[in-house]
Amino acid sequence: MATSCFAERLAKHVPLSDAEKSALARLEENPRKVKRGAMIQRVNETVTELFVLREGRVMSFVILPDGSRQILRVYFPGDFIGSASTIYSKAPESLVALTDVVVCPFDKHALRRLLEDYPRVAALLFLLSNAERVAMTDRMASLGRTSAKARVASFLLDMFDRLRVTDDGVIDSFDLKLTQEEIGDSIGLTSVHVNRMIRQMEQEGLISRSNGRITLHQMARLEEIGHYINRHKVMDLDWLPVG
Amino acid sequence: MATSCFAERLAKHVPLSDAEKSALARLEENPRKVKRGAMIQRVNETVTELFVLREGRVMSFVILPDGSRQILRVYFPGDFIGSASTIYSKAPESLVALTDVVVCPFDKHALRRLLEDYPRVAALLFLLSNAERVAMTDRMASLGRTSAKARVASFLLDMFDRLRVTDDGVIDSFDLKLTQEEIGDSIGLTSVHVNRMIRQMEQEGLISRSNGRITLHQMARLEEIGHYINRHKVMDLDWLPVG
DNA sequence: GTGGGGCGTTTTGCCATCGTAACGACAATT
DNA sequence: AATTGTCGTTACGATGGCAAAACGCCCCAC
Repeated sequence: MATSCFAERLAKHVPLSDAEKSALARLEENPRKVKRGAMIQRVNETVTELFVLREGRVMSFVILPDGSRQILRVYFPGDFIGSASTIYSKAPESLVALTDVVVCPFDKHALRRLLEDYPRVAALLFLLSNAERVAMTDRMASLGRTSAKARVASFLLDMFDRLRVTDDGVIDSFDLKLTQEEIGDSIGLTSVHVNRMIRQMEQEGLISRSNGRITLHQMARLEEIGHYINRHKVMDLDWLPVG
Repeated sequence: MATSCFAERLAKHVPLSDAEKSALARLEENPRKVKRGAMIQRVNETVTELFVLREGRVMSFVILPDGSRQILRVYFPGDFIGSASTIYSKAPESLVALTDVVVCPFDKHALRRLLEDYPRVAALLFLLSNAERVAMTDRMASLGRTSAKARVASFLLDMFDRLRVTDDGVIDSFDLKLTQEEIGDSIGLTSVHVNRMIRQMEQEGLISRSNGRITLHQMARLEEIGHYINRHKVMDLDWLPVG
């Protein structure tokens, strides 16, 4: 039996029973490889699947009628993707692989049956979706009420802290795998202005760059500039049912 | 036994069994009245409760270090509020009553036990939290990539459509109960610019106003200007376990 | 090795959008 | 009559968008 990437993900938060683990593993019959740049889900197309991302990076986004793009979320290994298909039969957002990727798709009805049988898994998913909700409110405050520089700073810190959850190799530098245009589309700026801000922050010694890797030098200062809060540090899982 | 406002809310989406209804009702021992302007929850304070809003309107918001405010969400009767307290023991956002209000608080652990015993209720809550997530991605696209006028238009339409879900008296006009400053703090604009846009839209015959009530005249045109999608119309609840 | 072609980054000048500050009108409270 | 809250209006200026071009880099073909 192949290991379940969903089980691995959930086990990062809370220990799972063997029954839970094997039930999770049964969901995943065909991990799927996707090439960099390929579309995993297209907005408005019928969807019945959700995914867990095993390897690589994925983004979700929408294109507005004027052609501009808003990137909604960048996903990292272990993330749970596409849960909107439980309530909308047409995808509200597109999914594209930012790198070569391995995703584990499940059918939405198989997920439902799992949640019926394993209430602790259901509770954990409910918790994580609340954490995602708070992450999105943080982004909203950033988009609505902070300057371009603050948005870049908090975006970099967010990516950094989320990478660190699963990737222990990340200390103070990381490979973003995003173009400046993609950064701009994430935080509501043009690529030109992203570039201005990044160079400015580099000149000020806040960050540095070499061949695609970004190094954060003054975390505390960056957090201040970006009005950034690291929510991962303060999560509290004792709401969950006892194992 | 008092009726449960939570049960009423959920029953709007799907029929509930008597067992489910009475379990929901047991959660609510003390509906609480709150005066207009009073704080229901303060950011960073310890919280162990969630709420369903029975009467009136509530907003959630954060204040940034420079004093500016981002309003995250306006809640209407029937909405489920403050679920972040399941995962963060300190509130990530403040809640304030916009009008005189009646809220039904539950303890977060009582909610957990309910979800364990009633998987269908758990599934329904999971669904609704996914719908909320999509609503927030729509707002993010609006904040990040649309003009001031588009934001005002989509904000008005969103408020309108959400009011209509529960309030059958709403046809084409409604009472927003928000100052222009509050509108601005919701959509990332200053009150001055909100005022500019509203007066412009009034001149163009898109909306009209009289003593606090707003009337929407050209819905289709407003949807186009705001790049607005009414997600309520396309929800699909057949993912839920059979009753 | 040389000459593209594609892709992302860097840079510039111009200017629209939107924020800031400040004040008056008006209604509702007290 | 004084106070408070909201809306309306203006002048001014900063932030950040837009368009366009050059630059650097990598890969590939010849």
